Amino acid sequence: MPCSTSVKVKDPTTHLEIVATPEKVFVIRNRGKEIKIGLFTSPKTGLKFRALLPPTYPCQE
DNA sequence: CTAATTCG
DNA sequence: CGAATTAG
Repeated sequence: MPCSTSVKVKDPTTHLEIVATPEKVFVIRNRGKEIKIGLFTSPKTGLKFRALLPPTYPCQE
């Protein structure tokens, strides 16, 4: 449980908009650009997918 | 293309 | 090992 902030993302599998917490959050900084990626799981298929989180996702602690 | 990470 | 994810 790295974060407990709910994020509203769209499931590419169901095309449904869900509000959930990312199971894992990685910050990818490439060439000085940092983007946050959240790993979610589709509640229907159980398929895991990644989505872009806001640059300042409330998950410092 | 490159970065980080996880799942299949 | 490859896919996927975003940005420039």
